[in-house]
Amino acid sequence: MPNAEQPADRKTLDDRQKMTDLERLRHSCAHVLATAILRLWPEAQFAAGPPVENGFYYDLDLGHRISPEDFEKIEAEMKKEIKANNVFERIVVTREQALADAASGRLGGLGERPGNPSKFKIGNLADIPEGEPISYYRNGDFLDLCAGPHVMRTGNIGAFKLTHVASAYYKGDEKNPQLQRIYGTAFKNKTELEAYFTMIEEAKRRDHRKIGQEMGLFALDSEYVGPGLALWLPNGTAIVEALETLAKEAEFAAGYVRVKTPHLAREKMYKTSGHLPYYAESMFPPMQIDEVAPRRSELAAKKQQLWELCRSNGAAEILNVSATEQAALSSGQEFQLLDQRTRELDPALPAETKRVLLELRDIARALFQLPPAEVYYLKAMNCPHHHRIFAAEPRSYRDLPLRLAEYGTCYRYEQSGELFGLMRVRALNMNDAHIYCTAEQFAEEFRAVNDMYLKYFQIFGLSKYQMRFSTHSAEGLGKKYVNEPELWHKTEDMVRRVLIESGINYVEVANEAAFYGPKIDVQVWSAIGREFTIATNQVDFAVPAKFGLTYRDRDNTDKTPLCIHRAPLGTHERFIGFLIEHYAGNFPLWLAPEQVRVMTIGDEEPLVTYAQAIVAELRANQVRVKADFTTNKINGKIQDAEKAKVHTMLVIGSRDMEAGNVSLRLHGKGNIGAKPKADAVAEILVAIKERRG
RNA sequence: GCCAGUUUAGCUCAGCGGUAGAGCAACGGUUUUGUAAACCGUCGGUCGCCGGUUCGAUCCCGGCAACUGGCUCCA
Repeated sequence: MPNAEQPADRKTLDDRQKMTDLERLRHSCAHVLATAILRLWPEAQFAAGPPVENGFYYDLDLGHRISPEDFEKIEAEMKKEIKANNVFERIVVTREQALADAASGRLGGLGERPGNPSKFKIGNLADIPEGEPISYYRNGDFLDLCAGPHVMRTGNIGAFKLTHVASAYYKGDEKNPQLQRIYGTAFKNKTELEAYFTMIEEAKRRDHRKIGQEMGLFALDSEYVGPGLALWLPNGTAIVEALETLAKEAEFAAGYVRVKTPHLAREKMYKTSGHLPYYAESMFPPMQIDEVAPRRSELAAKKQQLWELCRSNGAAEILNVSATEQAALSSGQEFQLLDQRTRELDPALPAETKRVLLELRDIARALFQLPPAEVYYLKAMNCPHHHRIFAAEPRSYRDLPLRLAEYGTCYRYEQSGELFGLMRVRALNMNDAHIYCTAEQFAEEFRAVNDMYLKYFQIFGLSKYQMRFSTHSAEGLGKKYVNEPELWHKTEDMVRRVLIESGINYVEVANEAAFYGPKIDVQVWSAIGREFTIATNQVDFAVPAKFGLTYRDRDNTDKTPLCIHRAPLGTHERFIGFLIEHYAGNFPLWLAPEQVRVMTIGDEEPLVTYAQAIVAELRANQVRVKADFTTNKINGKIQDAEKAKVHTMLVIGSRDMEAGNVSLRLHGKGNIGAKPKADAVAEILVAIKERRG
């Protein structure tokens, strides 16, 4: 289906000129990839081949399924093209010329291909606005519709590698045909290419699924619990609780109050909030509770029998309703209709016909008068519950800002193909809070939220982050977004102003807002330079009004508050998934599931008694400590502890005991040496309390 | 949900048209030890699930599920 609208992400010529040198190089490499594929499969049809974050891709349609086994020969052809050092030549043409070349199959080909027109290029041409120049780029025989820019020559592509093949919809629309997408990456030189693959290897080594398994942090039991429903094992729960304690302290200090809400709510909640219909497909299907279900089905069956009887004996004609019309009626409408028609009955009707019609009416009434089934949904968000907490008591301007915080569990029916380890799940624990405030208070509250982020970033040693400010699009109003154009602009201006004033690093992207207001996604980069979107802030100008939330202002009138949704620590699932990679499982002491392991050299008294007292003292101070007093060799015990990534190891032999010492060893750092027992314990307690990195 | 790939013991992985094997872990012993592995033994699997082909299927074929890489979506 041709896409009439401009794709929201289509780059303007201006954007294209901003392409970095590396992006140009990668984009050029995509053309070289297409050149190579055409030499092997001349019939291939190409769609789009842009640079992306870590490389480039080209989408193509081809009968042969390209697999990684084909990469070697494709790469060999690519090398030939690079060695030929062809110039990337820009050619400006008229739209008529471009359409003619697409029809002949010349675009995205090595020559004309009669009977095999460049179908996707025709679609791409349609997206080019009138007045914008139409250009080709040619390298050797390969001619492509392309706005550029490119490097000068194919030989400028220093080092490249094809990485994987995937499928993608033409223009990203699932209604369009699926294409094969060949991914690759390219760099200025071989050194940088190798550094990139080293980083990928490191990311694999730090994969949260692998480390989570090894360290016993969480389990995914799709058979019994369900896909995307994580079980937090004791070690993982230790991290969960350390994070919750951090959040509770930070939120308490920032004037938040805590609340607790159930995991489900009645349908009315989500009809009012607007999650239905905007969000319905991301929610688990509803639960129906029908306390009179047997009576309801009994009456319905009887009613249907009577209708059939009426149709067979002609009584239905008096009612003047076809079977299809009747089926479409609600029980209320059906009763009303029957009630009305039976009032106007011709007294000459046979008594039996009358009796049946009246009985039908009575059954319809009984059915209508049954209490309706109750419908409940698992919550996909905490906001509606918090809104009802706001509504639970009368509010004055003196109560604002009201900051309601909760680590709330939400359930989202993510499509099966979207699930991924802990990073994308169906049950998630959010570091959620909603701040109800006046428009005047907004800037200050928003700044305070940003400060909280910065505080967290410091604790976790995150030096690179970015706020991604998502705004609405005019076309989405009434569809993807609540139809309040003025409020959208007003709120977006307000947020933009605060972002600029606070000097925070942000980018703005259109058409990615939440349905009820603009959104700020927080992106952070892990220790090995991978990007994660871990948290989100949203400004909600619409839903509080839908719930009729008001506060009494100074002037004795009722006003609707603004609501800021914020979740700096995101969800436990994604945030801990991120932390696992960030720390490679080597958590700082305050987060480490097993903070300390005390191990003795041998198992003889009084050594064990001495060690046991240290364990007891640490436990009394809420330290997560384990003892290893077995007769295994000390090297073996140390290896066990190192493999378990225990942060601090206290090795105790008779030498230590006699001096009142412990020998300290830190995970990954090796033996530190002996120190007085009291000093070692005190240092552990301080490092935990200060959340030292 | 769509396209592709994967699924063998708790974990990492061999293997094969004739009903399975290693290392680690676990368990039982022996060993009394100074900073990343002392030794011996034992247990452990409807080869993801359901069908089909076959004398016989973990292996071949089909369907389903889960997981993974992407797409769409998203914290």
